[in-house]
Amino acid sequence: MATQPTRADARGNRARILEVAEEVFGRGGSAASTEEVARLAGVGIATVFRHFPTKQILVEAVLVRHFDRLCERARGLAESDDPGPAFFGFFGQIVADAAGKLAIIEAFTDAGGDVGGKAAQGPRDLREAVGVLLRRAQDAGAVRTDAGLDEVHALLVGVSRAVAHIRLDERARARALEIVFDGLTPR
Amino acid sequence: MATQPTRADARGNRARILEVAEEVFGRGGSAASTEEVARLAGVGIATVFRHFPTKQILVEAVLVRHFDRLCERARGLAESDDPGPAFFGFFGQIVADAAGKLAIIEAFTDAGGDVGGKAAQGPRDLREAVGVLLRRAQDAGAVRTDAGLDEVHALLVGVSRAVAHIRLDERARARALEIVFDGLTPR
Amino acid sequence: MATQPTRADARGNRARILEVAEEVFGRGGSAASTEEVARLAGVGIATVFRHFPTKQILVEAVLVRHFDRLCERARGLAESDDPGPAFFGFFGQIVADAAGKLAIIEAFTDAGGDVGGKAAQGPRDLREAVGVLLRRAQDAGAVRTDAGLDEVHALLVGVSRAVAHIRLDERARARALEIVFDGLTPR
Amino acid sequence: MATQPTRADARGNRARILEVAEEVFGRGGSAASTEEVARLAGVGIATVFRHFPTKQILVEAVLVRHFDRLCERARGLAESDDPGPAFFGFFGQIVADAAGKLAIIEAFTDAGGDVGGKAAQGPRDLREAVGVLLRRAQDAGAVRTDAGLDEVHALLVGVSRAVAHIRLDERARARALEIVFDGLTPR
DNA sequence: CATGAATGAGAGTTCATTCAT
DNA sequence: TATGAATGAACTCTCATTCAT
Repeated sequence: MATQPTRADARGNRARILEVAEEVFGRGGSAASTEEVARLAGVGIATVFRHFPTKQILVEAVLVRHFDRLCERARGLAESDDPGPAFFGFFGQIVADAAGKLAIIEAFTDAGGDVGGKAAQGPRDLREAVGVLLRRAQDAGAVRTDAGLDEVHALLVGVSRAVAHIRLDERARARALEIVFDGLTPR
Repeated sequence: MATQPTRADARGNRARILEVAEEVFGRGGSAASTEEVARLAGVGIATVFRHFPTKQILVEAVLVRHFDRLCERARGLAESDDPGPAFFGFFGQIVADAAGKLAIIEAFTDAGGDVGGKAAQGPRDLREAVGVLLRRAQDAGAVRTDAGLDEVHALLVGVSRAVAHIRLDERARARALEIVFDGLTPR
Repeated sequence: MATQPTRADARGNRARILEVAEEVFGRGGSAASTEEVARLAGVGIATVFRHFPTKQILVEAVLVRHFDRLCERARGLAESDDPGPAFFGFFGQIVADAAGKLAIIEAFTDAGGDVGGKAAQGPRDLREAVGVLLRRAQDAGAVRTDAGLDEVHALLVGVSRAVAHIRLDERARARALEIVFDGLTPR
Repeated sequence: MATQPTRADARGNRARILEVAEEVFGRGGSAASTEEVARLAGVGIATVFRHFPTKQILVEAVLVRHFDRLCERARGLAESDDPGPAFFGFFGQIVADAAGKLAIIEAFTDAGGDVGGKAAQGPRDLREAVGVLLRRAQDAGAVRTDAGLDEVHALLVGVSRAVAHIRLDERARARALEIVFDGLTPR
């Protein structure tokens, strides 16, 4: 029952569609047309709808996949011996990712408002995972203790969004991060 | 034929349309329909198109107006005797505004990517105005000198966006700002 | 397109669409496409949807109109001095009408199951109107008293449907009616 | 891969498909999807199309089977010693059947208009068989002699349709039949 | 011989935009 | 000048039918 054990390349198509969808929706937002996804994926429109019976489901699937990857990474870092760098590193990585890909993906995500169902779980899981990293970093004295998860999460999303939408060169992005990181560091 | 002929004549249709459009696009994003703008403004759809021949032009006009207001405020503060508070206050105000209204406005704005033409001037002007405030605050020793306009602008947009999209209570928003402000303050 | 002066004949368009729709749905059932209605009416598809925001609403409107006409006729006959002929005449007229036009119209109607909203009122009103004619005919001794409204209504619909779907020549139709009428007459 | 391989092998796919199709089309009309037939039959969609290369062919096959059964019954009764009850009994049985199953089957059937090919033969055969029953009943004095096959057939179809579409309780259905039967009986 | 993934043609519906009043 | 009816293009989604496995 996993995904589609049926045909060999059916899974291939599914994967390709997801990948293309991430790119298309990343660029044009959820307003981008399913038809464009189909075209770029090199399949008929009906094939997209066979794998993802609804546009919303497709969008959700993209989000779920994305957040699953992020969470996985976060959970890996949760056991690090060096909680400070683990936290800041993860923060930085997410922001770096956002630069190219996230775009609208997060436009939905954060609030989780529009997309219900499974997709809403993604942000929630991520939040939780970030919470663990944050707590450990605070316990280790690497992050100021008066910083709550709410605002850290907001900053994470905000900086990612900013970076995703504004063309920011490497150095500027690094300095933006540095500012936030400094703000998060105990004096 | 309009619903409120009184206000219609009083302020002029153009102004009314702009006002309503800001609200409508602020809520539903650029996806919101032009017809809804017309309806809420109490004018016929054709009247909207007479004043703004294209939806894009209408959106741009909304943005321009919005940025003009922001710039005006920024320029007012540029002559303040207290450059530090002026800068931080402006930053905070923009973010506070964003909470309720900006929403999509920024979704277009920031990069200026999608909207060409005049609208692109809005962000640019704002950027410039912020630049002035920043430089003066730096000169006064209230902001670290290695913070460039690029990253400050990015943070401004980013935090605004985060606040606009994430339901963040008062305290969390204040703390998020505090973190960023701390990061901007020289050690 | 061809014949679109505007304004005043918006009502004209609405009427034409309804008329064409009755014919199209009468032929092909509710499965017939809205696009065909538009084409035959000589208007763009969007015009149809402007007047009838949903296909269902369009279908309902057709039904409502049709039933309104029938009811009007029935009510006119309700005051007849000759209740027997009034009842049988109305029965016969409905069946005659059905021959050419009803077709699917009744396919929805009768049960009223599928079409909700206003349309459901149509059949109900008609049923009521027929009930009045029936009672008066029974009081006058022209119709057997053990015939309930349920079965009379069923026969009315049934014979109409039969006539609508089967190519039946004049004489055969007359004889089918005669059989039913004889069955309804007290011995 | 099928859901019930047992039954599948036992009866042969063709038979299973036909059976399921009768039920599915009986419920949802010809609008019901071929895929639903496949699903309920526990076979792949392609298997359905292997046996019945076209949806229309499948529908026709269902009709043919249905009419074959009816005709068989009619022919059995044709030799009855009691032509009156034989005729009326058959009439009643068909109507009773229609209540649950026919639905759309008749929507095509009757006129034979829509479905060409073999299916058209079904109604024709049935008509003929009914003709035999009718003539014998007339010869036996149980049915008025001025009732032609055309109108009897029409009434048969009509009453069946009415009963199939209108929710009619047992008693009302019985009385509707009684009325028609009375109408068919010589005075 | 069976399977189910892939497909294209259409259906309903929406929306920015134009045109006659 | 303001209006709103009309329009076609585009989008989401469905379904009968085909093809590779």
